Amino acid sequence: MEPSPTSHVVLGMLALGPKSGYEIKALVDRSTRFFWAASYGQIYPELRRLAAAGLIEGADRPQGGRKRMVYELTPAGRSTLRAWIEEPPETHELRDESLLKLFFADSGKAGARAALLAAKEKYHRGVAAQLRAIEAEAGKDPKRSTYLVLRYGIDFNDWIADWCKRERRRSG
Amino acid sequence: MEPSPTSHVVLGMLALGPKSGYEIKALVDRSTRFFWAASYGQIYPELRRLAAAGLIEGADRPQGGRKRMVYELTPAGRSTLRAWIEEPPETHELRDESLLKLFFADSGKAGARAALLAAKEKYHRGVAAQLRAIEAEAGKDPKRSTYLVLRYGIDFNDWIADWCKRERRRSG
DNA sequence: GTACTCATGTAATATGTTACATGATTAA
DNA sequence: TTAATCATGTAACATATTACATGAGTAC
Repeated sequence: MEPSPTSHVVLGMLALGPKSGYEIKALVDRSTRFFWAASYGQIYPELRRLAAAGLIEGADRPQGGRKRMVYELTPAGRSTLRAWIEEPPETHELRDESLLKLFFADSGKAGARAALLAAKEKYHRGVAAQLRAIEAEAGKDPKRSTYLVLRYGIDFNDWIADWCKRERRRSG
Repeated sequence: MEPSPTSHVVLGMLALGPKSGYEIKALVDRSTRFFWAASYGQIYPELRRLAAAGLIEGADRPQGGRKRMVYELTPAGRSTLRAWIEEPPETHELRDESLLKLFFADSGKAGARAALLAAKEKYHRGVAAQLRAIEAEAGKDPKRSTYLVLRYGIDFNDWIADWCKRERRRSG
């Protein structure tokens, strides 16, 4: 079983502590979602595959009469995660549809470029605000890599919004 | 036929002038690839679909004895492209595996974070250099949106590399 | 009693990558 | 003559989204 990026998201989340599929999804949605999303349709089948491969182990942990499966890393899972983190040749894949539109903006009507820059600026301001809210709620923890990436998200989105503003002024 | 982002890549490239599938792929590889890639396995079937939908038209333009199909936009294709560019609700999807690794770096060994920051810095310096080479070759054309996005790519990759350097110094 | 959250899962569909197959032209 | 480039395409596989289905617990 070749682990995919999604495998590593699940493994990584479980390295932060035992979790149910539902909890993993909730955590993804307020953290890695901004640069790597995962849906239920990926998470639940992935949990089964990882369990079958011996990288995680599940146990019934019902809450009241509500059934619930909580998974945790096995030693094999932990070393698979570590190996992935330490692997040098990684794929830096990037996708941003707003840049695609901007790239082709000259094929749109007169104000298209300015409108796209304005929309992108607004969007990234919004994401930065969301991330700041998460930061305020979760607290600053400069030692943690998770916080480092949160900080990256804030700085990154601020920078993009500022860039859009600057270019909008410059070129209209 | 619902157009996908890939449809729009093809449509957008043809808006810059008639092209063969091979030429579209070559152009994508030195432009949108940095934020939106497309493979032959997408481009050729997509050309057929777009032609069937009446958004583009193909014509035989062999070079010597080498067969070759050149496509161009129909009026319907042009307006589909315009509509997409002007649509306000766009998906700002982003994926960056290097951030995923960084996010989980505390689950790796001691120097993992610094190593990941260094690798990311190096990677983005490299992309910035590649983009500057494209800029030098293609020339600066501040009026074109394609150039604006190239400029964005350079600034963006420089910024990320600088951010990594700064954080590497700060936190080790 | 109704809406929301917790919780798990699947099926259909869409999308994308990789490897392979083929063959002509061009430059060294 | 050999390698690179131009050129088109498909099949197998991998990945991901969306919608649907189910049902218990909790807060109003």
